[in-house]
Amino acid sequence: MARLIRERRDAVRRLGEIFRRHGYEGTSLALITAGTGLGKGSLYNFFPGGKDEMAAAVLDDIDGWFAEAIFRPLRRDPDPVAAIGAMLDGVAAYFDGGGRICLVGVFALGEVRDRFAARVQGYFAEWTSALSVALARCGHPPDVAADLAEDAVLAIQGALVLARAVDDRMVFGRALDRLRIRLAPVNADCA
Amino acid sequence: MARLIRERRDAVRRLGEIFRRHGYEGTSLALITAGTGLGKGSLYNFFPGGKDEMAAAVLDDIDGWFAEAIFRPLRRDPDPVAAIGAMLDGVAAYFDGGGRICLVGVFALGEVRDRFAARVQGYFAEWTSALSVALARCGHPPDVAADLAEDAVLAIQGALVLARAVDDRMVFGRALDRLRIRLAPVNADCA
DNA sequence: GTCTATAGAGTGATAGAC
DNA sequence: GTCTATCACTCTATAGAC
Repeated sequence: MARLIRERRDAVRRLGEIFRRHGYEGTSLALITAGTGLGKGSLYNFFPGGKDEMAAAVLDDIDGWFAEAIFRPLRRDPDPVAAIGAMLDGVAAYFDGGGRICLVGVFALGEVRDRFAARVQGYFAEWTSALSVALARCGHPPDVAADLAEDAVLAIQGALVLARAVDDRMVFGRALDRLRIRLAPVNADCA
Repeated sequence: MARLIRERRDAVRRLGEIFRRHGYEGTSLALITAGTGLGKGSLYNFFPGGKDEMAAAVLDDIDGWFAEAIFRPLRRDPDPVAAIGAMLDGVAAYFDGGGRICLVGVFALGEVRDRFAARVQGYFAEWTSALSVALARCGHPPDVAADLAEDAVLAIQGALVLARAVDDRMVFGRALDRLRIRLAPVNADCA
């Protein structure tokens, strides 16, 4: 049982990388069996709903990771400045310094967005909202915090697009550097 | 002959919307024949290289439009402030206020980026470079101009991703509003 | 008549579901 | 592995311009 849960989770992680690289439409079952080492039988045992359920599981896995590692500290960490810094570091690591794109962003741009609308929207809404809370706790007025948060989330997505387009990870690094300045607390005595 | 050229251009425009909506992998020939009204015979007469050549023609068409309507004024307009304003207005119109995504960005995130690497990279490099020139002509030091330009191009792409993800065009509008402020000239007596 | 543009059935390969 | 549907693409017959 525990083995099955672990195997399924491993499969979801591998599936994530395959979907990330090939997109939803471009991910074939042949690619999946090759990339996961799982036969079609196992695949349909883990994911009776087929490709659709696999993609949903991947989105849930990603959202779970972000919720725990990024969103929760932004909302709850007693030190919001540290949480924002940790967000930028965590994002840099997660996206491999610009060498790894955002699967949720890829899905957002595709037709599949509609199929996974709630998950895609939830991921970005949660991110923006959690960051906005942290910024407000740093002393920014609520409307400024919301604007800054939206700007930051969108800059990260855009940086991933541009970095991949021109094949230069430094584009992403520079974008994060700018965010480090832009998201700096407005007052030094911030909790 | 003129009729053929016009028909081909019309076909390219329609193809662009299909690729934009469905992505490269998701665009089937069935979709193309339905969306263009052209049979496979005509399609393979216009584009002997098949889907690949169709996508290349679409990218060239987009790049041509941007080069003429956006990049050239940024580099050559005697009034760079006006050119930057026109860029933001032109972009707002082109992307339908956030309701239409960037095909080149979609391609950049997909596997097809490698197949069209030169075109994808050229589009973004040209955009960033042309905007950087205009900003420098507005009085920004060259390194600041380059940084601002990269930030703006990336923000537009990110805004398109986020606006579509949360299904809210106002995200895009707000991003453009921020850019209008951020790209403002550093001195009022700017040419 | 010639010739080019076209429609659309037909090709083998491969898709996802089971 | 087996299934049917669909994939990108080819090819042939023909419609229409000259």
